[in-house]
Amino acid sequence: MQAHFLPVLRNLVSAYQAFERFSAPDLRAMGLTMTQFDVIATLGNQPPMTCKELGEKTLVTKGTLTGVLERLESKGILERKLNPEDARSQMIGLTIEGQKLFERVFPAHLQHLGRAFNQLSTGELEKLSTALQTLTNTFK
Amino acid sequence: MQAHFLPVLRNLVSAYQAFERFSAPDLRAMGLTMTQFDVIATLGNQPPMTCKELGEKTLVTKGTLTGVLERLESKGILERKLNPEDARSQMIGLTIEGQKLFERVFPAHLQHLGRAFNQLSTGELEKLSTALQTLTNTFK
DNA sequence: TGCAATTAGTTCTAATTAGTACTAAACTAG
DNA sequence: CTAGTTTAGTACTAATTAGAACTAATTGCA
Repeated sequence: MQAHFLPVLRNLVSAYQAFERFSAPDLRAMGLTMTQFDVIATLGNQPPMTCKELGEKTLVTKGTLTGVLERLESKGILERKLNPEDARSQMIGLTIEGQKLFERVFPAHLQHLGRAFNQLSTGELEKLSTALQTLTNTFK
Repeated sequence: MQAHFLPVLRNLVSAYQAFERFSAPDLRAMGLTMTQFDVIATLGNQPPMTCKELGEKTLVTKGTLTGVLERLESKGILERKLNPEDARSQMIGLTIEGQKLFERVFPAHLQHLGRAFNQLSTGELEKLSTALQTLTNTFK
């Protein structure tokens, strides 16, 4: 059997790792991990949301999220409030301090990412998006 | 600032996770993690190689590799021998048992992956490879 | 030759990760 | 209404992960 798809998988892993290696050090210099940034970026300028919703948007599973939120809460970046509509869940939102952090860190990191992506045209970006969607759907 | 590249990043993460969610359970059913499979697949049918070389081929960093190799060695799947040419390094290879595991697990998992990829044509696979390489190079 | 810089691999830490089992709350069908 | 099922989130485990500091061996250069 000739596995002609193996290069695709290898290149997928490479691309993902290249992204991490580009993104993570910039965030680390600001005291954040990629997952923490993802959570803060998702909560920024948004009304509070449940853990489930946050997990869906950040693509982080709930078991992982518990620990991530714990650490961010202990740093005073976010807070959990009771959800009056469903006592099983909580509403998670940034604190004032967390909002300030978001405003400082989000544009800065977007600019960092932009330095990589500004070499690509809009058309190329769209082609990439489509290709990645194709790949995602391949596994469904 | 309009960050037109954010969908690309989101789709990259989605594709990577979709791959993991497709691949990992099949491997777990055979008692392996993705990283362990990657190591075994890289060593299978190959002469022993150094830790460094193995790390480069599997895209696993050396600090991580130490623990992975430790666990595989303790299961009798691989063995480390002294490298007569460089006392700093070792030569890592599959044991007989590890080779048998490779022969059982590698084709099986390739077949599993093939069930996802057989819906794509050769041309599509090539387009995907190219797109992913473009993305990787974007971060260099 | 001999010292400085590099290289291979380990150790350690903090964090993420998936998955499973669990608790409590909410829903739903009879 | 109430028992069974589903849902939200936590607790726990085993593994991976990057990174930094470290040891030992090697290389290179002066």
